[in-house]
Amino acid sequence: MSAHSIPDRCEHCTIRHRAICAALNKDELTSMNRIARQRLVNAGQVISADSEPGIAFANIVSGVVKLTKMLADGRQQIVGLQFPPDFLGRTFMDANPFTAEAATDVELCSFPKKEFEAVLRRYPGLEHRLFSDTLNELDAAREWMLLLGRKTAQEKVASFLMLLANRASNVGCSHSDELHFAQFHLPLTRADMADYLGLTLETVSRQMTRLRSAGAISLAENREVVVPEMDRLRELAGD
Amino acid sequence: MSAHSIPDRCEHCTIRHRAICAALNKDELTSMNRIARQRLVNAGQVISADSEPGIAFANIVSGVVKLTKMLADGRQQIVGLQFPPDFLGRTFMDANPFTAEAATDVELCSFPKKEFEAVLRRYPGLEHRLFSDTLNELDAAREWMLLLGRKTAQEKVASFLMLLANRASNVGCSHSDELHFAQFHLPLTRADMADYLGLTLETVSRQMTRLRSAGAISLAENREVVVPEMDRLRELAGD
DNA sequence: CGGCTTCCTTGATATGGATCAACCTGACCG
DNA sequence: CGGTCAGGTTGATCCATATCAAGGAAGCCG
Repeated sequence: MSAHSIPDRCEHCTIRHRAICAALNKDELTSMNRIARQRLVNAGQVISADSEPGIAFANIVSGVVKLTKMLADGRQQIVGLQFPPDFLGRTFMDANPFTAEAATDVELCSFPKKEFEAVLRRYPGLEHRLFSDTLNELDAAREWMLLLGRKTAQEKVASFLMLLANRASNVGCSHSDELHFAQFHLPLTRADMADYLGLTLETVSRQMTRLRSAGAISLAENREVVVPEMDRLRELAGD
Repeated sequence: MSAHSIPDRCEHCTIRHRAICAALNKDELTSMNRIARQRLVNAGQVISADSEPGIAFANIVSGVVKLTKMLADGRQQIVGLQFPPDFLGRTFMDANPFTAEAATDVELCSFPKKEFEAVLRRYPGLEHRLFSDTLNELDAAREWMLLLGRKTAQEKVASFLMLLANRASNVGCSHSDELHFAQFHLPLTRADMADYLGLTLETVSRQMTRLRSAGAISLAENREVVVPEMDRLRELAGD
């Protein structure tokens, strides 16, 4: 790598232009790269435990990470789902008030806590970017509060499918040529969907069946969803 | 006001040391003060409507502001409650994805959008402070997602009372000499509590009665709450 | 191959909270 | 002073979702 090109690892990175790295120039990217380390996490493994002082920050390169909270008696709620190119880690605090767990196999580009914080102090543009991302997460969390507090089971499941359908279109990893059509893979089990939607897994299953019967979706495999008419699903999602 | 003292308005401000202003030095405070304007908003009045381009940012000096979202058919959810010295307004975006409404009479110290953004660009410490506040709001939103998705009506109401009881102790506007005792005024109607907790007002009312019968709280007036044993209430709150 | 296990579906039943309805209280006002 | 209205409580009933229970399908492994 020459002094005037970007690091190899970054050059071929699939999320480079959408991750926080996009806020860095070549030199800054080079110093970020110096502290970066790839890491693979298998589905089901905990990335950072609730209230445990985290040791690292990370970009999600591939896979899905769920942020969960649990009550004393074991009731659980997913309070955030993170997809590539989202950033993991709470700046300015020792520990996250939730557990981060791999929902699928996950590929991370991680940064040791202390070193990352040093970089952050050096490049104000990076903090600005993190701030902006955090505001978007807050908006998403509030949208989800509306869903959890006021939507019916049917609307909750339809809303979740809309979320994934829109992601699929945006990312372009699926057909988006026809604006009203979508197709994607469900990255969560029925149990995880239930934990995200504040339902039981049986109710999620029943609503999936109901959406299929109504023709709003079709399921090739349990996890392969086709939405023939986005508008129809949007209507069922309640907003 | 001399060149070396802080502005009069700020000098006597009750929230100065806890609001975002605390991140400013005297000179910076002076330029913030130049663009500041006091504003009174009556209970029930809308401060900024959903998706309408906001015209101002503001510190809450007194009173309570509710952030609400509504579904097409009128179902409503409060997605955030803001108390003094919280800051109102979404930076880096034209409009908030929610309505901000005065839950009680509210006193604001407001700043015109353009001017505030100029100040923000000039003083990086201010943006850092807003970032930090936003992270705390995100944590609170996620805590509330757990409540909305997984807690029972009883636990929801008890949790809300805990929230206010803790605020009352921290602010010191009430007896905190005995750590297990609290007393405060409910700033919300039963209907607003219901919208915050994802319940109906009848259910809130019944749970309040139930908590009173159980001796977990006592009510002088409908809105005057005494918590004789914080631990008892905490237990009923479910975590 | 048989026997796990994980994920999912479907059925029967129970129940917490919603809904519908009546009424109480205090504040405000002509 | 009576009327109205906003806020709150309480009762009766209903229903959406939870809970309990059984079984199917696919993958894995001895």
